[in-house]
Amino acid sequence: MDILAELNHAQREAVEAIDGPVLILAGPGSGKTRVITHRIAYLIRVCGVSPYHVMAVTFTNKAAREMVERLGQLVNYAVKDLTIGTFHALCSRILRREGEAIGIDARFVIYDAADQISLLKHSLQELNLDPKQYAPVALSSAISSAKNNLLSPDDYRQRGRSYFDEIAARVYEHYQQRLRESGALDFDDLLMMTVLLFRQNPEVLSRYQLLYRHLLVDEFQDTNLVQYALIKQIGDKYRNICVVGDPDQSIYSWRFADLRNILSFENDYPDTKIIFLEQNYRSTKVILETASQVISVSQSRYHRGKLKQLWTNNEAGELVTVVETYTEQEEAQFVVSEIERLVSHGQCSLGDCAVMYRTNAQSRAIEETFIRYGMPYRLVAGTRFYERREVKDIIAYLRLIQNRRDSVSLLRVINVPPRGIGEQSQTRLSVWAKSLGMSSYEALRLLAKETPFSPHITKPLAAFYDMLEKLIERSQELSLVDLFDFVIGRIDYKGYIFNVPDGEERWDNILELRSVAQEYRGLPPSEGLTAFLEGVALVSDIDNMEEGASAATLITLHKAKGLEFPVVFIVGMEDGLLPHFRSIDDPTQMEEERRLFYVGVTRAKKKIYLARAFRRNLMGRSMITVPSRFLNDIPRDKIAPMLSGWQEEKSAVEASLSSWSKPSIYSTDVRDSYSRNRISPIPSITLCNLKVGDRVRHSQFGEGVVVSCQSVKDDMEATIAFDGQGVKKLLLSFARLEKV
DNA sequence: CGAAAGGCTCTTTTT
DNA sequence: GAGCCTTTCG
Repeated sequence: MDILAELNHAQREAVEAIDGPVLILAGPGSGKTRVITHRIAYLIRVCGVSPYHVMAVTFTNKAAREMVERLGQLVNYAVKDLTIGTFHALCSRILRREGEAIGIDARFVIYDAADQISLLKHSLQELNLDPKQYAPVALSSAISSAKNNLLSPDDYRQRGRSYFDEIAARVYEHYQQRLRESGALDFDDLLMMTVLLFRQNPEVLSRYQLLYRHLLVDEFQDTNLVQYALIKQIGDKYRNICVVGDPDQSIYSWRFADLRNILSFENDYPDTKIIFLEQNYRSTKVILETASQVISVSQSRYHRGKLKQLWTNNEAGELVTVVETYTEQEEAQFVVSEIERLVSHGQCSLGDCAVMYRTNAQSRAIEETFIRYGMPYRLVAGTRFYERREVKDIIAYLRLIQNRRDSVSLLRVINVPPRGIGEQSQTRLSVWAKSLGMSSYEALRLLAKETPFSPHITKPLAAFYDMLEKLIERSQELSLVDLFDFVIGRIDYKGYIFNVPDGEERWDNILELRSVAQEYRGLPPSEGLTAFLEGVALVSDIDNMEEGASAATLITLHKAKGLEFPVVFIVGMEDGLLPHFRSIDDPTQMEEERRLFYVGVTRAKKKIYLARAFRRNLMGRSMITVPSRFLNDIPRDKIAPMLSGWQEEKSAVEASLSSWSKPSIYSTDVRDSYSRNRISPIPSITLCNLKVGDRVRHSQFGEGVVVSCQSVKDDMEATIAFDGQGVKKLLLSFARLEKV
């Protein structure tokens, strides 16, 4: 198979330019992933480069996995010798191996955002600072920004401009000390420490420079300063660095991503070859032109005097559908019934459809409606699996086994399940430990010999210590799953969790976690534990998204980056949501909101819907909304006249279009001003002869018994207890129910 | 000590 | 409307 075949001119150029620095500016759907994979295949198969010498950095684990998969088809077995992963995963791997040089124990644990906040709160307490005055999240953001700019606490203090900065520097210093004592690194540390490691140990750096002679960086527009520093360190010797990105899709400035990295790259490597990928293979002309119009309003998009101009040979396609509904429930209903219409007309499958929104909170109304109508969906995140309390509890035990010094985990589980170690005991323990200048865990160990407290305090503490030591001892010989079971059994987590609300569901999550642990069964005890903890620390929701599921996808605009769907609904097209109100008075942030919208529109291949609700519940309060200003930038001739059945009068659409500059918030009569695009009830199609006690079958939920039936508006709602699936409420006109 | 209840504050986006 | 924190009571 010819690697260069089926590539267009620009793509081919990008694949063949293997010597020296290359900057690829790739518009959405321009075959970026194809270029990266083919480039790697070209390096290996045509240029004879050893796969060991190639490192590719992606934004998510999912992207890495996909790349591995595609490369597997191009280079076969050689794929296993390639280094492909996220910045965080790659850094973690390097630090496990080399961290000792800068005093990092190979058994370090990784703290996520929640662990970070928890540790910060303890820091505040020890520094006698009021968390109300100095919000932990604000401090965490300040510290994160410092780390992402490679600033030590001292550097940070010197640059500080305000009293808050002074405090933040103090907290940063203390927090960092606590991390070190705990043998823990936070997400930002993974990157920063690797850069510091290389800085302070040229001989280590040199080894990695020799190893990774060809670097590829995906989503370069979303890299931050540390990440760039790292690339530059490793790539500086051979200078075979290929970065791929699209400034128009830069949506992570709040994570300190810095578009200036693109300029720095060109400055640092003046011989950079710049390649534009401008042909779009993904979307229809209508979608692409809509997107181009939306982004064209954005400032400073020229690159060295050239403006990236996307074009496509694809068909014109269907016009954009813009819909206003009365409430967010109706908005969701519109989405569901429209998907139902498309699917039943054979225009697309359920899995082809995606619903995208600005904030996670918006998913609820949508989800409820999907459930109500019995339409299968998959939600990408919400509360992340690994952020669930019960999951974190068990992970904390396992982390403690891996690394006794992990103070956040210790504090998390010291009284979970309750074992008589209340707040009083905990405070006493930590005060005592501090007075001895040791960690809480060391103090626990000492407790057997010295007993500074009364027995009713000492006893449970000592028992807890003994139990942990027992767990650690067993961890040497048990496989991961056996260890998992041993821990659960030893603390009787099942008994505990079944006595808290939603106990059964929580227990299911534990079993789910157990099945993740099972994936590591091939590894020896301690290795399995480390790999498992590493895995759970660095996965994201998007990584677990199943491909080709027969369900609609519900996803935030941010997470949708890099994905594509034939049919896309963007909901919540309102000022305050998109653009988000926190961005509205800052022009720079507004640009980013616009790019976020652009990312959403360019996910669509065939058809895009933009929906908004006239009234929306925000923070528990019902608000009248203002149409998103971004709607004004959509070319009028690309907007479809309303769908029949969803439209009361065509002129209302015109009215709504022209009224976008005049926010309807000033209307005196809410109901009256809401006249456009009212949704009609979903037509009743199927059976209404259903009785309580009937057995029915549903395509998704299997068989069940009708528990109750009631009429809702023009429809019937049945409550059905499905065998092993729980009780669901379904609308009969919608759910495909069969009588058994 | 711990369970339960009431009060508070936010809600952007995530490796 | 939810999660987190504090207070209160047994």
